[in-house]
Amino acid sequence: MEKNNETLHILRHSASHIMAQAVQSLFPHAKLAIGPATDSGFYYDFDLDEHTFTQEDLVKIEEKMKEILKQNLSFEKVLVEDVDAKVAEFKSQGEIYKAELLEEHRNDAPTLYLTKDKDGNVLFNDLCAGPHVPNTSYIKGNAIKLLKIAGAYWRGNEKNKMLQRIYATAFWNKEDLENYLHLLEEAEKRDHRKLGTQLDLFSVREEIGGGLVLWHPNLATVREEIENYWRTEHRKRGYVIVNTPQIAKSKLWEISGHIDHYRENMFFIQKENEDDEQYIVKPMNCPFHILIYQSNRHSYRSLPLRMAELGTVYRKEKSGALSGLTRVQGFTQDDAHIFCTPEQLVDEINGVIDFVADTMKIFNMEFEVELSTRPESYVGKLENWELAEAGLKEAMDKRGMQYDINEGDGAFYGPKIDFKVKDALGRTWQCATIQLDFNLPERFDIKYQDKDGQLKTPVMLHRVIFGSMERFHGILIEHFAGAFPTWLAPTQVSVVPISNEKHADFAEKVYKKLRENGIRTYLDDRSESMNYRIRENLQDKKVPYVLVVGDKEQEANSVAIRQRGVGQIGTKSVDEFLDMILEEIKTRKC
RNA sequence: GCCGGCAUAGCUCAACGGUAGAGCAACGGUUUUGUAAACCGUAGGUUGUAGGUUCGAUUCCUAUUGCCGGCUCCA
Repeated sequence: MEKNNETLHILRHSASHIMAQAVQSLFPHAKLAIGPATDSGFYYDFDLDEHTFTQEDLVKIEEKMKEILKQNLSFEKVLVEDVDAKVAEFKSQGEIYKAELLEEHRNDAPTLYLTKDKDGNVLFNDLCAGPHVPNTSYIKGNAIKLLKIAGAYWRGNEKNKMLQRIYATAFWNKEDLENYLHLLEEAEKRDHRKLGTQLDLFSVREEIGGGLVLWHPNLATVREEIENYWRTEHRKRGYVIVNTPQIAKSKLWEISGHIDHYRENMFFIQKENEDDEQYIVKPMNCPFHILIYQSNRHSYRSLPLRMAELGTVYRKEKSGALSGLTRVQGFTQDDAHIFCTPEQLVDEINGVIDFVADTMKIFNMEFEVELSTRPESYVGKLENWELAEAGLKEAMDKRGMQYDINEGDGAFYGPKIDFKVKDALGRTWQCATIQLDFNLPERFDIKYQDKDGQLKTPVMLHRVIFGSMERFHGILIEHFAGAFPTWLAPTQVSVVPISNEKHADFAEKVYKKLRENGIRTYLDDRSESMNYRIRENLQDKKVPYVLVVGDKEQEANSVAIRQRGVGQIGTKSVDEFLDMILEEIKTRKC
């Protein structure tokens, strides 16, 4: 068997059997659920009534695994010939999860994998489709690692029992494992929550509530630049920009259907008196945009209408779901709704895909694309769905875009394209999305007058580029490991006079000149050593440039430039440096 | 919401039944520096919150809030 990346998941799956065997030998009452390989390792779910796994258990289990591996066991596949008998056997052993799985797969020629020793004794068996490595010599004791314990519902359904999951990983050799563990460490250092504190970017306070973010000046600066980019690009691409309220009467959300379909995610405003009107904090911007559309008559000539807003919405989340900037309860969507005729749809979708691709390119970000199609229960006409799905596919195919299709995974009101960006820890987050909506135009009964004079219902498209400003900034922080490119950096230049006494005036002059030209500059004339100030600005604050000025610079009206992550890059006149950095900012160099 | 873990100074962590300690940051002073951490000093905490056990609780127990790892959900 070849040892390559394609077969790595086979190794991991086999390792999960060894882990299950180790757990059952240490905890004989452990019932087995499922134990698949994942992208980065494997896990196994167990049901132990009387015991919860501890960190120490993980060490013991790992040791046990190594012991088992030393026995040089082989994996052997056997067909389950008498399913009923085997189900009964599983049940008698208390293996209720395996019994359930086997019954379900009774017509799929179910197989068992036996783990055997040299003499042919079966030490462990597991219901499993395979495949596996031939024997345990492929699994190296020093290339496996148990990572963490987590709760997981049986079959991922919260109505089912909570099982205990052990996450682990395995590689072909020790070096690969060590590289991976190192990668995890590096990823942890990039964690936007860690950098958020370190670089004074944002905070979330218990007094305010979970998932409600305070943007500190540093991150607010980054956001300002992002928003400037966003507005300029929208104007260029023919959008109009609007603003809408934070709250609305419940009546609006009845018409939109949110009260029926989105209730558990909405914040209701407490009424003082029984007779007071019920107001609700907006979880989405679309109803407002539709009302703006409705405030005028529209004809086919005035479409498409592209309406954008940086709209702040609030969505109630389950308490365990919040995390940093990526999962919050209050967030600003860079939202837009495009109202168009069916004929315009493909062009409009194309325009949005262009927008997303161009934007991600600016940040050097990789993304994956998924198309979700019509679910079983849906609203709208079948022909419209087919037109829309074909339009989405056509638009992506034309540009040779790779995408996965999630059949039947669209919303009840329309198909969608999701763009997913990976964070430092390899988790993917949805940022941009394009979503067709056959529901709201009907509910609000919006129309346009077509060439033939008839009033027709326009096609409506929801779309975001960044998704939410909060999440996107979280991803940005990790993407750049906190070292923002110059155009985004909260502080772009620090000026460090060698002697605060001798060079104070000149340093001040350089500082003012840069500031007057719109460069975010900090004059670091603290009574600290020059080395300390250089180090702190470049390494701790991650300022892109430090300008050191002393006698020589003062005399020549120049600055000695040190670039973050690079080192000294020479001396330039103040004007030359200014031109250089202005160009770098203008081109948004990453 | 569920399972498990955690909560000590602005930050990172220590002490774990007997009057809470360090480094960094802050503040004061000395130093005025030629390219990624100068020196000395000062101050800073009802140990997340509320109960309980105890002669005594940061330490043990209960509840609660928040955070972390997941499940579920999702921008």
